[in-house]
Amino acid sequence: MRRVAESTVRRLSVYLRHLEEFEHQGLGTVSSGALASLGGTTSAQVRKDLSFFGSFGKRGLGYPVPELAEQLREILGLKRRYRVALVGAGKIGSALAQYRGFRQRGFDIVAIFDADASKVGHQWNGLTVLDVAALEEELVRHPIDMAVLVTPAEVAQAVTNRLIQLGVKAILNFAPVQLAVPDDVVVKTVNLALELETLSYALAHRSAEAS
Amino acid sequence: MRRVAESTVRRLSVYLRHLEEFEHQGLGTVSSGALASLGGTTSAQVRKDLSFFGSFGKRGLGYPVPELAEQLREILGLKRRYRVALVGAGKIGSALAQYRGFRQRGFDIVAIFDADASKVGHQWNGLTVLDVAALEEELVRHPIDMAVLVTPAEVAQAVTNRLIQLGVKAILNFAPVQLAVPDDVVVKTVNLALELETLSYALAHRSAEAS
DNA sequence: GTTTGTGAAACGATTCACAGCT
DNA sequence: AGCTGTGAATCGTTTCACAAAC
Repeated sequence: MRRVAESTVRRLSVYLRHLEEFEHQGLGTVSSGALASLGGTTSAQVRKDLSFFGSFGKRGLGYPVPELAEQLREILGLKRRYRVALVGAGKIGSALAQYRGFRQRGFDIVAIFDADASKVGHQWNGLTVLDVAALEEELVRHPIDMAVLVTPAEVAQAVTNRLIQLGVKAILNFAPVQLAVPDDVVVKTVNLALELETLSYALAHRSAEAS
Repeated sequence: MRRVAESTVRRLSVYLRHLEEFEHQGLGTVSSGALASLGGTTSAQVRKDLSFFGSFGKRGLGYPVPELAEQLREILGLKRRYRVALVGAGKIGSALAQYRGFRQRGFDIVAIFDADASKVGHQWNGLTVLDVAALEEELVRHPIDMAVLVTPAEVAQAVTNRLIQLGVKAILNFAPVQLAVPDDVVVKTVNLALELETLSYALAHRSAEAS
């Protein structure tokens, strides 16, 4: 299979969310146009995105909702649940630990680590915060599929190295640093302050564009 | 000025972060190559990104650190502070209210709203959670520059409409929905579960690619 | 008649490569 | 000699447009 752009994968995810809505409503088929308008794109884009993975529709009719949803779950690797460890029990970390959206989409947070002794031992959402020193011990015993990094920037790379050593292949990083990882490890970085900066850029240039 | 890609703006933001580091260290000049390796890109990309806005370097020498930093702050609209309102005092919202990264980069959260009566009146980080019913009253009296939306998906559009009515031109949206807004309003959506789904896609296709 | 699937065209972003300064 | 600034070339993504299927 040829390399598929990340933008395509993100749109597939959005399509799936809407398909599951339709599935819930008992809708039988849906057209690329309908999926497009909900996902904020075009019908041609929807068809192209799906065509990377196969031919799921019927000409003149559209796509069968349950089948397409199932195919997308398969494509996106969502037919299973994932065990996720959270490293960093600070403000953002604790919020993510309790965030329902993860569990709803198949991602179970099964362990929380922090270096701060005053946090270790606390119960959060039914989980005990563990000392990050016990990372290896815990994750060898109870392996995980993904890690969510919410540590200070200064320690993010060090923790990443330990996670890689433990065989973790996917990391969602909230620390505002570029992590260095081997080719077979995938990292997605979310930089919250940077998102606000793109807004500030837009505000600063909006008025200029109107003229 | 011609339209600049969002990817360019994001990189400028990253360059600025590193420049401020260099500034702090008293470094006088920096080459495109040095900025590139820190930002995970190429020297040609750095030069191209900067060239959209002017010629800031000296051939044979590189870029003057404090001047370039100042230029980037100007370009990104970061020579001022921004007043930000947070709508939704749930798990993620409360974390963002306390998140230091925002204030450090010039974004001050000056109001927090929620619809849940049990949350209204609580103090968070020196701010009293206000009833979202008082959104108009409060924001007319104390106008804001940006809003951060952390409401349930179901009410995100309704709140957005009220914010637009109040003249808000920039919204950072954490609700997993596509918001409809007029052309002169800029929205950036961050969908946390979707980020994990791109990781699950990568995991599902990683092994296939290795073969 | 409607809607898919897909080559071809258009568009946009990145990389190359080198002339021009310092 | 070293490094920027930039047109040209390349690469990747999106849009177009239409034949094929229902």
